[in-house]
Amino acid sequence: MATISDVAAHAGVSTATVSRALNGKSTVDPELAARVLVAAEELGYHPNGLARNLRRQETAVLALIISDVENPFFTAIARGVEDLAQVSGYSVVLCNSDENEDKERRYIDVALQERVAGVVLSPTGRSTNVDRLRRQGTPVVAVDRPLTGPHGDQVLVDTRRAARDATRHLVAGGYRRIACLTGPAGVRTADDRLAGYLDAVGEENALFRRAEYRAEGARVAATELLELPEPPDALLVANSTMTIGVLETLASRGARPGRDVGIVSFDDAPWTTLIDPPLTVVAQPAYEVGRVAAQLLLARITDGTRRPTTTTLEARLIERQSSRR
Amino acid sequence: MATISDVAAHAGVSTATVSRALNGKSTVDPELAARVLVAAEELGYHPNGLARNLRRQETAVLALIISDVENPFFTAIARGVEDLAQVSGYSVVLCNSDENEDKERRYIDVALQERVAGVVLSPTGRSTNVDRLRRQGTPVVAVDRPLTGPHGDQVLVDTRRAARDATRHLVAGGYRRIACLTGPAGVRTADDRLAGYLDAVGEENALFRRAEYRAEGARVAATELLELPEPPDALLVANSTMTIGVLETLASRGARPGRDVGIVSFDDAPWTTLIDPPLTVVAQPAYEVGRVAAQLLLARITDGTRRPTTTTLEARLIERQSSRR
DNA sequence: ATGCGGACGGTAAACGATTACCCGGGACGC
DNA sequence: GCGTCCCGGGTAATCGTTTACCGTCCGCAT
Repeated sequence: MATISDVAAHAGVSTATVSRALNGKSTVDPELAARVLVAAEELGYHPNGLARNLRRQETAVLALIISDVENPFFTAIARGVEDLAQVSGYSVVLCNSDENEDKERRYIDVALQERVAGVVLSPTGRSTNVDRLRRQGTPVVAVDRPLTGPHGDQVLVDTRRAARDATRHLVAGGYRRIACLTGPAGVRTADDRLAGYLDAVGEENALFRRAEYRAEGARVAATELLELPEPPDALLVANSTMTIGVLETLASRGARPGRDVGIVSFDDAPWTTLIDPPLTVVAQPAYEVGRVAAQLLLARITDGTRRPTTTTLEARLIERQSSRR
Repeated sequence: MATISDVAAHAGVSTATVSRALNGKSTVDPELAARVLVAAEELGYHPNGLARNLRRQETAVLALIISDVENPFFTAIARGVEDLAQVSGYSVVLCNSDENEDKERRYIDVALQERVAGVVLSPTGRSTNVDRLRRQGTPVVAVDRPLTGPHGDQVLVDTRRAARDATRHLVAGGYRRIACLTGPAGVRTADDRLAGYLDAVGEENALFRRAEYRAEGARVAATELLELPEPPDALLVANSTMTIGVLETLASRGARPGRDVGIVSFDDAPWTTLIDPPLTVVAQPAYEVGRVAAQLLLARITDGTRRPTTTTLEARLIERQSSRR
């Protein structure tokens, strides 16, 4: 593995000159620079990023820690972060915490140890601890879910309001007994969506179940609800992965979405228009969340003194047929 | 940002002892070790991974470069790689090359510069160049698509055979004019699936279109096919993202999958059972591909002299209703 | 009492880059 | 002709670890 001194020796100059020639920092005699370039080329020299970053005390890498790689919502965020980071010369490495606090902690450690320039994070849990990052001065932006504790930049979606509007939409559609299927307690988006639902139906009419943000959990919860003596005639489902479980359950019981059980689901997954009837959804601006988060992060990297901001983006209800009889 | 010498000073020992105590390499007086531990704790010390890796000449990080984060096939691979890597103490960072050779090259550079321990890669293009990695001795495992050029470990799926079987299944189902919708020329999986299709129908009956592995491209291509004077009565579609475009096109023209146009799609995406009729698919063992790739990579990291292997996994045709009239 | 071996822990040399500092020489002004 | 300035480029310090090497001390055997 060729090092800078190999190149220096090969070109007959000092390592300092090689570094200068390759980074174009200070002016170097064109003839020398050319020699360096061919020497580097010939040896297949690639600067050692570890050594470089150690010396420079900085890296051009952002870490993006998301809670589920298989959820289109998060991959859309990833794309947003990445697109914006690219143009500023940053690379993004994606870490999948899988809604698991252990994995999340491990990845925060990796980010810390590798001294990444900044972290975008969708906190999985109640107790996500970014103090270690903060203390080291690594900028952090939370997406989708807020961080507990003081401040820091955040990019959220007004999901409570979206849930309320979606529920009211079901009410307006003539559904009388609306239930809510949401994520685990303590996960902010799950709680907010439930709260929005409660805003709309009132505590006294509340009928809801919690489950993991997964198809499997949703299947169980949906079955439970539908086997109640007075089963719901409509469902507000808190994410598209869960909706898959719900729709499967409905199908297996011969219940038709819309006609028999009204459905509104969070997240406008690509397949939602393909099913029959097409799904009414709450579309979240995931890509935009990613872009804004990256913007904030880069801004904070260059100016650590900015005061923390919270950006809240609006979700949009897309009415299709699953919320109509 | 506390360093090892801060800890050493604080604990009243040398840096060597701190290092030894923290890594548990050599035996250290328990009393000293305890002092070190509390000192580290008090100062919030996190070892600088850059410096450590620079010195150790190794990192416990694998890079996974995939061609599309939004494609469930690749995210399933990611999960497989990650699950296996975790248990061996490796972290995985995911890079999204987005079917774009420039981005891919950039991420290969990052992997090279950061001196990751190994790379799992689904080559986007004809001209993906991993020589630079090879030359530096970084192990590489190709997944899904082979690398051109000599050897290296590979984990592939027997996708040609799967395409042939799927096409024959359509023939057996009574479809007479079967078309194939595949990816860009030069992308091996696209070419293989086309070849498998041709194996089954024969060159003389060939009817196919190529498009990007995206919904949009598939829409255009599907429209083209359906507007032919003698339109196909069945379609073999080379990936699930394209299938979304195809199904949308069908719906907009009022054609029913199965009855009017038989469909078999590659990739068993979670939503394929939800649509009406449920989709007949070629299920690829994506998670398994990821696991095997990680295994191979780790094996090669510990023993660089193993001879390169190619593992070919079988895909499985899941017959549902979209391939029946 | 002396010698020897082993265990522990400190000193300092790496790892591979960047960069502060310094030195030599040419240009220019007086 | 001499002093000054500037510019290009080399020397060596530095980033924060790990680890080879060595010295010290203690215990035990002769």
